[in-house]
Amino acid sequence: MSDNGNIPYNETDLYRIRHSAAHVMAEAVVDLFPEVRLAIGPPVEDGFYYDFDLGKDEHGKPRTFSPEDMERIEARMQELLRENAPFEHTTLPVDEALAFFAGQPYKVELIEDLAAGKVDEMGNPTTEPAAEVGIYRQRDFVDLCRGPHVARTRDIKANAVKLLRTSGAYWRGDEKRPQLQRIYGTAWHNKAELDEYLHRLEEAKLRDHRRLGKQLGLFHISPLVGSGLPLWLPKGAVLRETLESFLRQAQLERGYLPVITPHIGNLELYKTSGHYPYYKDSQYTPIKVDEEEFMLKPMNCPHHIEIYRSEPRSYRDLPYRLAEFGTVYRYEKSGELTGLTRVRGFTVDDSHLFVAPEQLEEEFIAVVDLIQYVFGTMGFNDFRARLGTNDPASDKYAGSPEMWARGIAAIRHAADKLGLNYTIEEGEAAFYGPKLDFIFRDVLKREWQLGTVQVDFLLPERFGLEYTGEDGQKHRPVMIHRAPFGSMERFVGILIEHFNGAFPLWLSPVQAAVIPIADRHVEYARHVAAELKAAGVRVEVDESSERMNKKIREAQLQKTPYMLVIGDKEMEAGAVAVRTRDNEDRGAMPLADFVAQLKQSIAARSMAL
RNA sequence: GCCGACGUAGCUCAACAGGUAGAGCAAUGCUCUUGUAAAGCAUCGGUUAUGGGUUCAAGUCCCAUCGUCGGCUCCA
Repeated sequence: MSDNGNIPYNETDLYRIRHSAAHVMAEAVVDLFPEVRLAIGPPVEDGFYYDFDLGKDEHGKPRTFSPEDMERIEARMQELLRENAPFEHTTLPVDEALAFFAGQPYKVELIEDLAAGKVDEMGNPTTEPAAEVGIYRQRDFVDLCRGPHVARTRDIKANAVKLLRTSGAYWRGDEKRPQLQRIYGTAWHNKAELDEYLHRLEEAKLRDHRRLGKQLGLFHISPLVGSGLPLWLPKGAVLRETLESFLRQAQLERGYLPVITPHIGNLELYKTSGHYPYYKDSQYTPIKVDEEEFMLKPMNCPHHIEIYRSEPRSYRDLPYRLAEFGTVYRYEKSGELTGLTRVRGFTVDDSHLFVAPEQLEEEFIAVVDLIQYVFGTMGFNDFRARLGTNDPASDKYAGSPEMWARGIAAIRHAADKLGLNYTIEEGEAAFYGPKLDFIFRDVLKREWQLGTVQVDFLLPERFGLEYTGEDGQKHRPVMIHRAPFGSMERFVGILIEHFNGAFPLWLSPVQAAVIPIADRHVEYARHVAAELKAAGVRVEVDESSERMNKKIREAQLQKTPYMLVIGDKEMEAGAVAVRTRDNEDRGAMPLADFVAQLKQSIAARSMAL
């Protein structure tokens, strides 16, 4: 969050406050743990952290901060903030800085890197070797730092700062290097802002899809089945299938051809595709069947490619668009699994388009158009695009530089033609080609990567794909990989949080709850339900012997869009008394009118009730 | 996988500094037949994640395993 949308975060007051708070926290830690070694302590979104190395304990294991330590650190930090010392900025020549930080190996490494001009303190590459380095001091605490900081410690309001949590964090983010102790904190202009932030965290917790998924009966994760392998409950399955049939229909209208492929494939397939070496760490051990090895598929593309290859193709067949809700399995480390958003088996709304080179731009644009249509229908208006390119220094990417250049140029050209705003991020590509990702910001302003479109010249080459052109010659097609939802699991998880479980009418697992007031109204209530069902509405009758108030409460908690209360008056008039989950009592209306109206809203995929 | 916290009935939580598990909701049964967010009574429900250990005694202490949560790394 920035003070002002027009100012980059790192130029804001908040950035200085947080950066300075990180220093004061480190000062408190040094006070209480004089032997500590300091790593880095930057501001981050909504707060700051600092990484520390506390050395080893008597068992040779890294020492860590206990919850009690945290309290002491926070208390000491508060004192230091109130003591109002100035932050003094100086610079030191590299050799003097090295001598000064001699007992601090992490600082020494940073200074050496700065001097060598390899990377800056944040690990970003710089070109200029530094002759001197920045130093900030408050009281006796001196830190290597580029700044900027606030003028005095009292510019940070002690009651607007809070330490949040500790965690292990690898030095320089490299799991092969030592694991440091990170303390996260948050800091704001004043107490009111801090409270608002803490409140926001509570809100986010309340709309956590894991919590709502349980409350609304959408999915369940059983340790016996396996972590990261969600079970879709009836209501979750209805929601997911509604999304799937929506996209299926949209794809049929756009000339996509549905296909279905198996969940495992011969290891040779992935060796040919090149997935095997690139995905080795995230794949399951192959299954031995007779003399052959099979893998749970980590991706659908090779299977679709084999469909393309199943017969000779002509330019008349292109673009050849294969689509499948294909379930893939990837090994994720146990610590990174989360509800529906990070799982080990998930279904991609996958499609592979085989196109002639001259069709690439047009098809790419059509795909982006489809993604925008899908997002628009969901009511997702706040999203941005990101062009992910390869990092030439990394060995994570296959193919020639020319291929990458062609792919990137094609995406840029198409995106420019569409007038799309996008950022370019190096190292965000797929191994086989550059991609354009659509990143959605939800109501809590959190960003999620959803749809993706990728241009691929590599796999057509690996598999020797070809088609006969108008000229009678063989030509090589280009592939577009795309998925508007990304994965059904993650998408539904995001949907749950974005809508706080109150899905748009067309997606609601139960669209209307019929609530008879007394037993004598049950029969008519069933008739109402039957009429709605006949009109394609998902409806439930609450026949329990509870009070009407209780039934309304239940439907309300389930976030059912419409509640239809049935009493003597309604029964007599052939009507329903309509109440919405927004607590709006619309009074009685003829059943036929309501059915017609509801049917229309569902068909229109309307956001409003 | 790594660091930390945690794991008590279907759910949310309780049980002083070890003394032998308790509440609300849910479920089930009965009574009430109800007009826009929780009717009343009763019943059922736990070898306190699992496996070891310390102790006269373990939900409480120790170890291991599994899982969850927050991070790190990675990612749709």
